[in-house]
Amino acid sequence: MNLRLHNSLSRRVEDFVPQDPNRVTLYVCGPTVYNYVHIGNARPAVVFALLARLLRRHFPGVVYARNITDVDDKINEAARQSGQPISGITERFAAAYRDDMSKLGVDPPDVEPHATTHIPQIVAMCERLIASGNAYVAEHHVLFDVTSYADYGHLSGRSVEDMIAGARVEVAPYKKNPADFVLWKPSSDDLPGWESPWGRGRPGWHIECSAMSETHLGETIDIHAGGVDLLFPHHENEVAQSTCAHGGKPFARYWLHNGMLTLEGRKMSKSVGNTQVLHELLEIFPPEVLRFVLLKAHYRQPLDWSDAALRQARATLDGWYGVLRDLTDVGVADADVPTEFEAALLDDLNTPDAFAILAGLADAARRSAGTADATGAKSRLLAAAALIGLLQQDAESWFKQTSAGAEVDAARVDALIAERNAARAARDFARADQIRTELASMNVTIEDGAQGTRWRVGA
RNA sequence: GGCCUGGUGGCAGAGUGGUCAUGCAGCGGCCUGCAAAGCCGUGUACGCCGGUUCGAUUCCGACCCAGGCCUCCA
Repeated sequence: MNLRLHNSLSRRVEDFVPQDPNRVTLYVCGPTVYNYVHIGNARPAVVFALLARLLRRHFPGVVYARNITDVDDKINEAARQSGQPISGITERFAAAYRDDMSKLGVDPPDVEPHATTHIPQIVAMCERLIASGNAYVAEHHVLFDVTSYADYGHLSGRSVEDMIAGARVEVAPYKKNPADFVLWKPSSDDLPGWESPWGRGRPGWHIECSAMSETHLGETIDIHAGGVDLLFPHHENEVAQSTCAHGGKPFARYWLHNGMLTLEGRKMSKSVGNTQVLHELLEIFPPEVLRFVLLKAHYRQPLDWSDAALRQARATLDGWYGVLRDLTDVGVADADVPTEFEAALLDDLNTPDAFAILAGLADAARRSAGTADATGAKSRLLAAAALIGLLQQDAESWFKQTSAGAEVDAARVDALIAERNAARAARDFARADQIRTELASMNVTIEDGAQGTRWRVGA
């Protein structure tokens, strides 16, 4: 076991050494639940759940937390526009998120803290930061004073001077410093709010993660992960808050950041409006195809979402499931995940390399047909694929999957195939080809094999 | 403008100081009534210019280009 991870703090790949091998802590920034998430939001969930899975193979007590942000101005806006209560919005989309993630094969976290159930901890952290001189109260706001923390900007590689000089946003008059950020802000009566020493209000975004992380994982956690777009200001601010609230103890020892998903080369984001909603994609594509595309590129690289990528993923999975279909009658035994395969994943989650090894395992399994090693080869392929969350479906049914609105009448397909085989037996190939064309028009492709004719959905 | 990534064969995408990534697509062949699937074979890839080196896609420097962050964002 030799896990190596790219640490954003050092900007290099480091050996992962937990502070306590019996309790490895991982925190991943989860969604703000005001709408369905897009496929880009799924990348960190998929990637870092895989990391949690790898960690669990080597450490007995992994605690993996992924939060739900359920208090936010966007949620308030969504509630106002839809006329629904705020809790209705957050509960509905939190449930949708869990459902979408489940379909993608994302293991649920051990802890899924909600911001609204951690208000006392958030208020307490604000009070500590005020007491320590790192935060101040102004017009019912609590603000973090970035000049009070010498290392502010260290994680994201910025200097406070540059941030002050480069402030492009209108600065609120109550701020001492343009770069100061809100820990707590006042709520009007029509907005969610909780009583606090500074009046009725609600937390700022950054403090939520600090408080939830502290509550469930402790003051210094092993790994904190999220999208690279959160590096600044979100993660920088978390570091500042948590470090100052904990008397200078480090907040997170390893910072992992996934690259952005792009669409036609541009970052996919709700504000740009170029999103592909995961919930809708799941109705069109097998979830495994989406998962394949998400893991196909290294997690730190940008990943361009495209029809071509989806087609290629589908074609590759067809090939691998084809191997398994040909080995349907071969048994499966307990098999260790091939060392080489896991080694690729342990090397900073090198999923592209892991996929190359998987292709080799699939090839070996295909060649093993009819040999004494067929069971072993098939089992090794399945064990490796299981670790990465692929190839666990029944192979035959994989080829019969249909998307919503494009169902195939299996009974009719079988009848046409029987008719065609009768025509072939009578050497009436014109009729046979006519039937094949008809099947093709139903989006069905047939294959004549030694064991008879089989069919699949698709071209 | 500041900070950070990255530029690899038709496409996607790892990696390495000196033999092979891998997948998809393409091409030729075998098989097939014909296809499909499968099998066999098949490609002078590493942005540009310098430098270091016996040797650089890989290290160093400059340049060009693309993307991300600097405001909510996974």
